[in-house]
Amino acid sequence: MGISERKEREKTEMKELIRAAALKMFLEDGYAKTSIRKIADAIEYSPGTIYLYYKDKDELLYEVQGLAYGKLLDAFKAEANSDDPLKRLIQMGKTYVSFGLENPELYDLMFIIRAPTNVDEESHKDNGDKTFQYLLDCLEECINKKLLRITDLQLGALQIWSMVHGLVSLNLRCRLKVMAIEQQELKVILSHAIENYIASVTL
Amino acid sequence: MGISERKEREKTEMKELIRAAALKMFLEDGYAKTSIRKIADAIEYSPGTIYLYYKDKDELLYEVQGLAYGKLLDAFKAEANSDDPLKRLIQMGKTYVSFGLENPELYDLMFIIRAPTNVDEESHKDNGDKTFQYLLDCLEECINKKLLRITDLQLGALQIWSMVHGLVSLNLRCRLKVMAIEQQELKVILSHAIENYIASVTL
DNA sequence: CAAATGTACTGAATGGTGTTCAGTTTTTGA
DNA sequence: TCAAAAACTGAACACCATTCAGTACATTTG
Repeated sequence: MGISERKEREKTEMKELIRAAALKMFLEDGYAKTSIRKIADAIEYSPGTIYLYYKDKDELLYEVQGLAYGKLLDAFKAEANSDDPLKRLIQMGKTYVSFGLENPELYDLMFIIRAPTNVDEESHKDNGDKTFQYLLDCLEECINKKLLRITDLQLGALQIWSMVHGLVSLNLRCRLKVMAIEQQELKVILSHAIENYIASVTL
Repeated sequence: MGISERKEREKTEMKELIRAAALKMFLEDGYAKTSIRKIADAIEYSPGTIYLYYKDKDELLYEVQGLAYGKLLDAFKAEANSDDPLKRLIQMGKTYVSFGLENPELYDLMFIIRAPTNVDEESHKDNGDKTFQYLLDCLEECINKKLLRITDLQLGALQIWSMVHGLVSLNLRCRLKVMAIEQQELKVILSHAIENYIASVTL
């Protein structure tokens, strides 16, 4: 029966249409400033229709988060691919920070926005896992080859991620005003911060 | 002329009444979920009245941010006061993280919430400066006494702050799900992360 | 003291938000 | 062709920050 297959296809096409519009608007204006009404306007459907395909605005957020984690993983694969795991680790740090500063609204909904409480647990977290795994693999290789002062994989990953997330999020939220950093120096200083940190944990 | 003085006093009392109600509700329910209407209800005035004392909700945020930075500074003075600057630095890190985890809504409005664009620049940032200075002083002493691998005060402060902010904010935003950390282990792991980090930059 | 001025406050109105659901339109299958 | 099912609509609900004409009270002036 071909009809139910077409129905299925149309359903996923509609979901895709909504997701694409949402992604575009989230990127341009941010999650908070993008309303369901505006998305509906953009795709020329009524607001109610969106709720036939997504339970609520949060579900749309998860959908886009998945895409975003994938984008970050792609960036890692493209820019952090040195054979030397130590170099790769530094590349990852710089890629992460650049990604955050160049895609502020995306970074926001990936890591800063309040994660809704009605978490579906098992769904949507696949891409995030894969991206995190890329860090774990790199770090594990560094540890195995005894290149770092770090011995615990979990603890090391937590430290590295916290450092780069801290750098990006304090910047995006303008909390470094207190340090009076010139905007043009910013990327240089952040680069130094990452290199400096990795250097200090290198044996 | 005593009347204008009384007027003045009444005005500051009213501002204080509003600020106190706002602080209480921000702490309990968070900034986003606290509406001007609810604050007005709590102090038994109409919503419009609040706008006679504060330009908008953002100004109320700045007011409470100032208080919060003061609270953090107090915590530093109480818990991070060792004569050994290195010990003091570790104490500061732990105090910062505890403060964040124990006062999630407060931490949120201090460091995570989107800082409104219409920043008044010169006002309200005093308390933040003082608190940051406490870190700078400690770190400078460490550098002067050649206790650390860190040589640049700015860069070092940026690194340390980013690390602890990263730890706290990833936790508050539930982004460490991917690491599957048990809730009871959390504080221990965070403690280790801080000690580990400071140890790795210690000469 | 009475009238005029000034100040404090109100609360309805404006234009937004996410979400729901009765009702309409379109598509399907017999 | 026609009833049932599916898709879609848009007004309605309960919120939100903010504004402002109008009211009530306090103070100053004649």
